[in-house]
Amino acid sequence: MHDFNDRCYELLKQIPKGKVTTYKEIAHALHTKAYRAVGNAMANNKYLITLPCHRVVRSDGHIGGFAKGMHEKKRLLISEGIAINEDKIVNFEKYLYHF
DNA sequence: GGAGTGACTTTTT
DNA sequence: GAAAAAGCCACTC
Repeated sequence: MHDFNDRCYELLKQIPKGKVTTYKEIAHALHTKAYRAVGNAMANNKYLITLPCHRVVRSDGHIGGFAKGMHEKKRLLISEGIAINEDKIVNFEKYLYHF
């Protein structure tokens, strides 16, 4: 099916390792303002490994949420070379990936 | 078809 | 600068 969620996933797969994007960016790339819906898509996503949903963060550089808990998400991001201070990404705009 | 929900964003206290 | 409120969109019941 080609519903909203799949579009999010398509974009998600485009994000290179070591980069991140925001819910807002994804929504914008889909020509919509469904920031919330994007979040729902991630929450529903069950291909936690296949889809790098951990590379999606909030627009202010905060980690956001994660199915397995934000600590896990934080750990994954760090393992990809992204610096994080507590729950905030360091040099956020530098890691940000633009579609 | 309408109310409830959430891994959000922005503005205002 | 942190916390609360309001606004918004797709999905489910």
